[in-house]
Amino acid sequence: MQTHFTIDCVIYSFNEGKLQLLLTERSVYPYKDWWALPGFFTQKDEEMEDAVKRILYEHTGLKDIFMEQLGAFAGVKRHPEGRILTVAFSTIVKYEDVKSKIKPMTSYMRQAKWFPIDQLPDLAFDHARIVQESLQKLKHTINYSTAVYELLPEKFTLTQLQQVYEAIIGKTLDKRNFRKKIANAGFLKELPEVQKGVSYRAARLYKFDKRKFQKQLGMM
Amino acid sequence: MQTHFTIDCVIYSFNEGKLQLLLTERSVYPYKDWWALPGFFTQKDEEMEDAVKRILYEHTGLKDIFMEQLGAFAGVKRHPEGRILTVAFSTIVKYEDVKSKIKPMTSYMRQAKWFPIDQLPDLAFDHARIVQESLQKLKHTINYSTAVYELLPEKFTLTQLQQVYEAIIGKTLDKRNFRKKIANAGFLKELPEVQKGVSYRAARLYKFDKRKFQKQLGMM
DNA sequence: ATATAGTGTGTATTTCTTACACTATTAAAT
DNA sequence: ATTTAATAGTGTAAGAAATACACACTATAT
Repeated sequence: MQTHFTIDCVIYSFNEGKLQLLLTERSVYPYKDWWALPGFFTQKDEEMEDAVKRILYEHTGLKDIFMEQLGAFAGVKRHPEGRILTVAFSTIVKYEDVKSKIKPMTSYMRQAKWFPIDQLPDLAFDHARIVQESLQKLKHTINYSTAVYELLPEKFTLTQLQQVYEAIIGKTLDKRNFRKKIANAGFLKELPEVQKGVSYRAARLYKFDKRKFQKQLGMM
Repeated sequence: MQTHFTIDCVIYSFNEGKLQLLLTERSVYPYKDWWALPGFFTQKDEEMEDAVKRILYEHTGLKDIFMEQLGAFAGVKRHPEGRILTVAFSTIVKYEDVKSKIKPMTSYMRQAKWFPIDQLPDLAFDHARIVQESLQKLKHTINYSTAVYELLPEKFTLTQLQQVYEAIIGKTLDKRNFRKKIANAGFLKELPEVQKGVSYRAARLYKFDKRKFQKQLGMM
């Protein structure tokens, strides 16, 4: 009637034109030396939401990030200690925000590292399945959430935005149609500035207008 | 690090033109005499999927029904015994299939009863929230799942099908547009038979062609 | 000056969505 | 036999949204 209870985090980011996933290298039994999703046991009488915050913080140094629940994954045979139930959560973080904060080591993991989503190593436990389900969900919700904007810096170009979409859905999109759709949605704010330091025509910068987005969501 | 682990079931059906939810009346502390989702503790080292099957069977007499996971709901304060984590599952059953099988009583519940979704009593624990999330998900997935067809008898009329849609999304639909869309989708099989025993023009009967549905899903 | 690499834009076509009203069929009542 | 009540069944036009598609512009490096 009782079970071990862990949290696993699916943490996405975007860098070098690719969707990236944060993994940790385990330094303890079981699955010692395997890569796994950042995750750990909850503490006695700890609220699930608090556990998620704590574990996220311990792995990324990030606070106050909303994590969405993906679901529960349980298995009697997953772990020698008996049944373990893990609740997986996912979030998306800006690459620049975390890259300096990732802790290189804790007592149970040797290192944390970003992997492009299409070059993942074999994963411990049933984590490959968790990642797969999470990705599927991300593809579905991409258009109704602020997810993509979490992946970009505050000011971004339309090409960058398009790259994020393409990285997530795994298809290329027509530039003109993409821009038309974005313009139509109407929750980007065009900035007076342009890109700097590029050796070609500098692109206009935009930022995401959360208020307009919320308003439009209400209409649907 | 350990927690109590329960399963709760959101079981829908369709009767008298309304979406119905199966609830049980608790006969034990806590929330004695309250209505609650059918649910119970998992057993030691029982796989989650097995627990779901068992609990569904104990409450409805149904076997071999696929239940979809809604998510985990945890709370330290939910129960005097400390933290309880419940994983909610939902399913949809044909009303005729279960109405005779519902067990009237177990050691911890006095009775089970169907309630129209818009006339639910106050619910125990955080079950109102679970139902709310479940409903929201059902509305979203209605078009991409076989859910509605689970609510209907094998042979059904287009009007019945439309009523199910309307009951779930909570809006009325235009008859012609609805039929156009259904025809377009193309996974209904028109039967040579018509309705019987009605005192007005008998409607054509259809049945759901699972194979065609699967094929089309693959394309998206 | 020119090569490079990415930015930025318009239009025609098709597909999907929505709004809307009458005739056909059947059983029951008269 | 006729009427009534109840539901089944059907098409079209207008507007909105999605798609397919090609070329000129500009900042920089050499």
